[in-house]
Parts: sequence; C-alpha cells; structure tokens
Amino acid sequence: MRRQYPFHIIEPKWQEVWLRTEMFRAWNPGETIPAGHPFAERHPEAARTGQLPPKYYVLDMFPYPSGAGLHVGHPEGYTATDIVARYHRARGFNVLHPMGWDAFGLPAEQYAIKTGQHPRKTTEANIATFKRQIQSLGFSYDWSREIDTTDPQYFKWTQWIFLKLYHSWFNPATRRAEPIETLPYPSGLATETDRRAYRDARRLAYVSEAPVNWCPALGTVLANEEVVDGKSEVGGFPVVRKPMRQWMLRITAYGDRLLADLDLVDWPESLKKMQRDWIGRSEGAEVTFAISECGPATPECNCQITVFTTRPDTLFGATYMVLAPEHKLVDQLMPPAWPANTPEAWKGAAPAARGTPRAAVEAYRQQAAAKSDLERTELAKEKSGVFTGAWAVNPVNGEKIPIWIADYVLASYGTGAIMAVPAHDTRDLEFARKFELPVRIVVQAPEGQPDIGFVDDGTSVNSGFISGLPTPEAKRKITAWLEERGVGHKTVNFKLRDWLFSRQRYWGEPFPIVWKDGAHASLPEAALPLLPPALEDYKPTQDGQPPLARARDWVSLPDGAVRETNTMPQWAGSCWYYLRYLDARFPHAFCQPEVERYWMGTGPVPNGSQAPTPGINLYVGGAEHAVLHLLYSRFWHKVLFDLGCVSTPEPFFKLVNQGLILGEMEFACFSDAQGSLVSVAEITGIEEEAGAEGRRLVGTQAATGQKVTARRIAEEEVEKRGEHFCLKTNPAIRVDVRSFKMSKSRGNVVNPDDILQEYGADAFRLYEMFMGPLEMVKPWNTKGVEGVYRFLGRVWRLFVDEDSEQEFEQSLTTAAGAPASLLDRIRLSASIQDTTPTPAQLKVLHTGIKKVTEDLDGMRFNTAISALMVMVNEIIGWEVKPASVLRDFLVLLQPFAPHLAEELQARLAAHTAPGQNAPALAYLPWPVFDPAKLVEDTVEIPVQVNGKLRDRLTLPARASAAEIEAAALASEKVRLFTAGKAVKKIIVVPGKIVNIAVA
RNA sequence: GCGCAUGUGGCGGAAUCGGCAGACGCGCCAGACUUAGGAUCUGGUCCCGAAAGGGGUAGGGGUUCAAGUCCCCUCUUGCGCACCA
Repeated sequence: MRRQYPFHIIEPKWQEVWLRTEMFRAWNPGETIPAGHPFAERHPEAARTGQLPPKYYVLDMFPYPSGAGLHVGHPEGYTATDIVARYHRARGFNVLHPMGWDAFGLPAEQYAIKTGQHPRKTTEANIATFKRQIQSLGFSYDWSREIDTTDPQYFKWTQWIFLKLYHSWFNPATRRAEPIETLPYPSGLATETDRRAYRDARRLAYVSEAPVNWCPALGTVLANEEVVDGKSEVGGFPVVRKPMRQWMLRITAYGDRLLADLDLVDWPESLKKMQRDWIGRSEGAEVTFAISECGPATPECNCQITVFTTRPDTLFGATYMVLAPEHKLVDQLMPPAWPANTPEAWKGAAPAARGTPRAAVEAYRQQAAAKSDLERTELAKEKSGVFTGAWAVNPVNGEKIPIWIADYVLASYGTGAIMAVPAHDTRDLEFARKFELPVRIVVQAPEGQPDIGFVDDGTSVNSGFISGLPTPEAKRKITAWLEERGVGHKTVNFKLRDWLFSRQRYWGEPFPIVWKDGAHASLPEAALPLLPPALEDYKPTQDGQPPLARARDWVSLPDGAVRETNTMPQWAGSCWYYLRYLDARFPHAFCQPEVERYWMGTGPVPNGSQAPTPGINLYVGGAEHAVLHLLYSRFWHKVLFDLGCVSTPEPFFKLVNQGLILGEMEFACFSDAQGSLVSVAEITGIEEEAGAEGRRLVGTQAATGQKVTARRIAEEEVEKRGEHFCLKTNPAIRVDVRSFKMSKSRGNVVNPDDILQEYGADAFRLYEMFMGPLEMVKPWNTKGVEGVYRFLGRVWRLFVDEDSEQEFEQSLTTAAGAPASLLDRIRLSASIQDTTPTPAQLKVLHTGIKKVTEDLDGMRFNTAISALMVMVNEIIGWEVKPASVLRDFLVLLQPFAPHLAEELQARLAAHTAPGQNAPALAYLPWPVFDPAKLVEDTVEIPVQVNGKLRDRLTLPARASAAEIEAAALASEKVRLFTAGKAVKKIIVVPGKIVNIAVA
C-alpha cells in the first residue's frame, strides 16, 4: 500500500534528535540547565536563578521485560501518560516522565534452569528489546533516569530499605514506625537473650515459623495476595499449606492507616474498594466462653475459648460453638468418651471413626488437611464438621452449648473460633440445619421479612437486658457488660495478613542478613549491595534448600556465620522504584531530601492549570495490581514516611487503570458431534476450552445435553437479524460474537512492531487512544488504525506542496537508504500564508483549543482526537490557510502525534522565519483559549412542540426570551402543529431550545 | 451467592449540567480523477415510509414542558470477591 506520508523517515529522525539533545530531560533542584536547551529557552528565569517551575510527575507502571516483547496493551497506558506529559510540558511544568525495568522475576530464572544461561544475560537481552520497542514509539521519557531493579546500584537501596524495616518497630502508642532502639522492654526481661527474642518479635521485618503457601510447581512460597482460589496467581499451579521458617513484613500494623488514607487519594472507587475489602477491617468483640466439661477433667483445668464476633448483640442466640479443625485447644477439650445421647450424625461422616471423640476429630482433621485450599473453597457447598464431645458455657445466660470443629471456620482469622448464631448468620444456619442444632431468634427483622436468616441490623429480642434495643445500641451495651465482667472486650480484626516476604529463588535481591547460633543479624550498610553468588545450577538443592545454598563459599562466612539464602519477592523492587527515579544516579542515598521534596511535594502551579497535588500527579497501569503492588508500595512508603525519609503519607495521588485491549472480534458457529449446526440460542454453558489446536468454545445443547463445539467463521458469513447475528446461509442459526483476551494459545496477539512497520508510531499512538475511553475494555481492530493513519495523511497534505512531494517521492526511490535530508526538498503548500485569520477561522481554531484542552484535563483522549479531526476537516477547505492557525494546530496535535507535528512545525518555521533555527515544538506554549473568538451574531435555536423537533430558527444571539418565544410561535412549521390547539406552556431556554406544550 | 461496572447504527464509540440522539472514525453505497486502484477527492449512510410523517438509546414502568441522561423493577455481558464470623 502506498504510504500516506514518509513516517519511516520522519519518525527515526526526530527520535534521534530528541535523544541526542536530551530534549525531555527533567531538571532536579540544584542542577545546571545548559543555556542552549529548549527548557532553558522556555524558562529563562529557571536557567538563571535555579528556581524551577512547578513540577508534574507522571508515571507508568514499569514493565517486566519478558522474552515475548511488547504487546499492544503496554503502549496503551504509556501513550496516555506521554500525552499528559507533553501537554503539561507545553503548559509550562517541569515534567518528570521516567521509564525503567522490573527485571527480577521467574521466567528468566526458569530459562536459566533449563539452559544454564545466567538470568542476567536473558534479562539484558529482554530489556534491550523492550527499550528498542518503547523508544520506537516516540515517548518523551527522560532516559537519563532509566532504572533496572536488577542493577546492584538499584537493589543496593532495596536492601537498604529492607534494613530500615528490620531495624524498626511499630509503636502502637504513636501508631508509627520507630527505630528499634526506642523499643521499651518489659521489666521481666533479664538476659540479653530474652531481650533479643522480645526485640526480634517486634521488628517490622521478622522471622516466622507459621504455615505458608507452598507452591511445589514453582518451588517457592507465595504471599497470600499471590494465591487466587488456592492456585498460584502466576501460572495457576496448586498451592498447599506447609509450615516453614520465613521472613515476614508487619504490614498488618498499618492496616488502619492503609485503610484510612485511601481517603487522601484520587483513585477509581472500584480499586479503593478492592483494597478496602482486602484489608478487611471489621469491628466487633472478643467473648470468652468457659468450658463446662473438659476432656482430661483435671481439677486445675480452667479452659476457656475466646471467639471473635461482629455481632455481640446476638450472644443470646448462640446455640453452639465452632473451632477451626487446627485450633490448639481442641486436643485438651475432647472427653475420653461421647456424652450420653450424642446423636450419631454428630460423630462424623466416617462410621469407623465414631468410637470416641478423639477418633472422630482425628478422622475429620485428616480429611480437612487432605483437602488443598482449592478444594476447600470449591467444595464448600456442603457444610461438614464433628462434635468434640465438649460443652461451653454462654457467659450471658449460663447455658451449655456444644463445641464443634468444622472447616468453615478458618484458623487464620480472628481467634480461630466462633460462636454460632444460626438464626442470624447464613453459614451457621446451613450448618445448624444439617446437624439439627437449635435456632433461636434474637433479632427482630423489619416488617415483612422473616426473622430466621435475617443478618442485618434490627431490634434485639429474647435477649435479656438488651431486648428491645436497636442493633448498634445492643452491641454497645452488651460489650460494656462483658467488659465489666472481664469476659469480653471490643476489638478490631483485619483480613489482611502479614506479608510473606521471602522466596526460594535465585533471581531476586539477597537478604542482607546473616545467621549465627540460631539468631539473625543484619549486615552493615557499608556491605551493600550484597550481590548474589555466581552459580552453575539454578535449581533448589536436593534437600529442598533455595538455590543460593549451592554457593557454599558465599553462604559461609569466616566467623562461622552463614548467610540467609532466601531472596526477596519481585514486589520488593517495584515497591519504591518511583522514588529512585527522582534521583536515579545519586550514589549516597536513595534520593536527596530536597529533590524528594520538590518532586513529591506540592508546589504552586502556573495560571489556569488544575489544583496542585502532592506525590505522583498521575499513575497509570493495569487493575491487576490492585492489591499486590499498590498495597505493598503504600506500606513501604508509609514506613519511609514515619522514618522521615519521604515527605508525603501516600505515594500515588491520582491513579487511573487502563482497560484491557482484547483481540479482534471473532464470530463462531456451533455444531454437534454429527456436524449439524446448532444455534447459540439453544446452547447453555458456553466456555473456553484449551485443546490440541489451541483454544475453542464449547457448550451444551440444552435440549439434548449433547456437547457442541465452535468453529470460527468469517465476518462475511454472518448478518445481523434483530438483536443477534445469524448465518447468512441459514438465518435460524445464531452465531457467537465476542472478543477474546489476547493470548499466544489463541493466536490473536497483535504485535506493535507490525503495526509500526505499516502505519508508523504516530498512527499507532493515535489509534490506541482513539479506540475508546482509556479505562474501558475494548477490542482491537487493525482497520481502525487505517482511519487515524489517513487522518495523519490529510494533515501532511494540508501542509505540503503537491509538486514538491512528487519530486520527493521520486528521489526516495532512487536515493540509497532513506536519508532525512531528502525531507528538505519538501516545500510548504502555497495556500499557507502569513495572513491574519478571519473570524470564522479563529472560531474553528478556538473551538478546537477549548475542546482539546478540556478533554486532556479530563483524560478523554478519544474525543480530543476527534476534535483535531474536525479541525482538519475544516481547515482543509480553506483557500488561504493562516500560518499562525496552523502553528497552533500543530501544538495541539503534538502530544498525540509528536513526530509528524514536530516535522511540520520545523517546515513551517523555516517558511515563516527562514534562516533561524526552528524552536522545539515540545516546549512551545499551549494555545490559550479565548471565548471571545466563539461569539456569534446569530444563533440557531431548535423549536419543539410537545418535545418533538419541528423547526430551527436563526435568531440574533442577543434575542430575549420574549423575542424567541414570539419567533417560535410565528414559525410556519410550528403553527402546523399548534393550529387549533391550546398552548399550555412555553419553555424558552435562551440560546438553547424552545419547547411549546399544547393540549 | 455478594459487590462493582456495562448495554446507544453493520462495528469502535460521541452526546461533560435533564435541552436538536448517533460527533469522530471504520465499514458500506454512489460519483469524480484515473491504464489501474487496496491511493485521493466529493456526496450519502439509525429504522419504516414515495413523501408528509412515524418509530428509535437492553426490556418494562415512573417523574418532567423535555429523559440515552433522574427514580423503581427485570434482563445481558464483563470484572472483582467468595465460608473473614
């Protein structure tokens, strides 16, 4: 296909210029700005006095450089942030727009295990590919700040922050992290060993022996956030619980602040909600139950069980109690024999194990343990459990209630025990119905709702001294009552667990920790960075130790101490990378304080811009990081804030999630095993199935129960009939229409390199933004790229003289290579002249300025592009095109299609000011919208009769409501519809509309 | 199951404050230029109707002079959470 314009010469030319001149370098306080730099020309006072203009920090979630290279989803967010960055640069901000690599990670390590190639090599090659691809898109990154999490000069500071965590504790009194030296010790701790144990148990980074999520397929443990439905988030492999010694970070200490400070940031509500749910704060009470008949029945036994409940007001309705199967007290509780009259159903599902409570409990525990987490959640439909043989005493009424164990109670949440109130808890009700346990109503539901199964707030009934009280009051009163008697108190629980921070991997940051005599100690700061050892083999050892344990010389130190062999998770590097960008090459700290204050603080803003914001002004990335990276990052940032290392409580002030880009739309037609076509209308349970020939859709024919399979068909074979698409050849057969997530196995991945080759970077950028709103899921359609490509072609032809372009085309075919100097043969179109624009032309320009500016402020890139298209469609019809209007147009176009805009601006400048150097487009001021330019003498006003459009009137813009009304009633067309009818009411919205209501 | 989104021409989408539904682009139709067109330019393109006109924003109801937009109910598709007491 013939090229619309020579993007293949223009784009590399300007990318080279931008890189060579450090066009997009962001300047730090204290740096000398070279006099010749366009930034110095735009901000002469900054260059002279060092007083920098206001900052704007716009950040992308940096990529993991995989071997597959960029896919079209990456540049979606990058293009959006680049447009915002270029826009703010034009508005006069000092813009920080950096890029880097989240390069530790599993794929490079797995490749190393297979081939023996050091992950560093793989990583470097992948980074080179990513960098080339990203640079080919013309983004205005400041490459002098490029970072790589695997670079020792970077992870030195990751390790340094870990040591900060290690050397800190959370002071509950101040609710802040403080240096470990400030930790007060209880008087009883005599020896240094005791004090050490006490101290180590309070550090923000501590060692735990608790059960962890072990993923055998990945050969490592995982954090809770990395486990989805009992499977690993990466790869979907099974995960089992296994006790291991691991490093933990005390994120739970920050639960309240992580929750509360969500109010400080401008994030999508859905995302805030995900974080709130993950943190899962719930207020309630702990209630202590005495045990009435204890197992061993020793006189000194004063066993008690503490439960957590959010509904202490329902305590009178507790008819049984449930412990998690793993609960520590279970063993002490069980009596040697079943109490008299224990129903058989209470003794467990296995008849062989019904002899004693102990046998039944053991059988149940084994059965529960054998279930993976996956099965425990998926097979949770049916409740199960066994009676322990023991009874507890309800503190409010002295009633004896049976104690059960059941796996619907989690050991890891609350106290691992609950009081069951079946009347007002769905799960307890299911359980009670299955085992025929009593159900007692203690909350009255509002009129018209059944009391049993009512779980919301109501009025307490059958509840002694709290009867008649509304739920919130009842909660308060009973909690106070429990507190007075020392059998309960108000408390808060979190779903959030501490962060499991160690991994059994090679390709991650080593811990700056050594072990001696069973105790850990930190390396001194001077020992950082601690590099991983060289290895031949990257697999874990035979006896299951992490790969680092293979490096005997590295592990063992002369004094007999040994190094920690776990490494940090991939999240460590991404937790704080936005801070390293601020001062990426500074060797003596992760960032200089005054630099941090400038970029992360709140400064004054230029006139007419949006309100100032602290922290990162805009952060764009995928929603998949809602509870991983974003939660971890906020946690680290708060610790650094407490320790005085950063100046804001939150890092990311405004955050936007870009929507997923799906593959091209696909049509599919189903047929049964015999090959007969089946309409989608008759099929249920359509889902994707991975088969030998990739993925395909399968379903079940509702009438016959037969399995049906889909075959992809061409768009030409279908047509729309009413609501649905059908086969053209057989309209009775409805087909399936949808877009799929891009995946290698489906074969619908679009490679940006291919699009760039054919249409150029500007067209690619424009299409990514033109597809639809940034945050929406949207299907890719390569045809759509052609649309914006043609638009750029029209822009080119708007500026360029036709004859000179033909000469240029001819010389292109003969010249070797494609030298950029050939572009100089292009002359500007003769229709472009240094004339004063007409009012009509100014109206076109200022309508465009207004629309594009407002849309950029609201990040509505798709409609901003459409406004630029409207401008071009107008301008292209002008016989004389004022150079000043075209120049302003190019400034508006520049954030979206920077290469073409820069080239045309250079041509235009050479024409209007020959002999002088063309100014750098990126630093030309954004055009200022002038409302006066839109004022018209006349205005068109639609006239409706009973809400239906009947006429349009052209009236003086200044016409009064009475004049408009008279003109409307006088209209011939209107009178056709009002004739013979009584006019009830006339609504006149001046300048907008007239509506005449008639009877 | 719970929660959050979402639904507008053949397709992607626009309508920002309740005021002319369908901007802009794709596709399609017709024409011009052309040896040619997968280039470019011009015009047309929600549906029914010859026109006048009528209908129309998932479906049903409501508020209003006026509803894609506000309220109630139902449905669709997508995403998130899923025994958290």
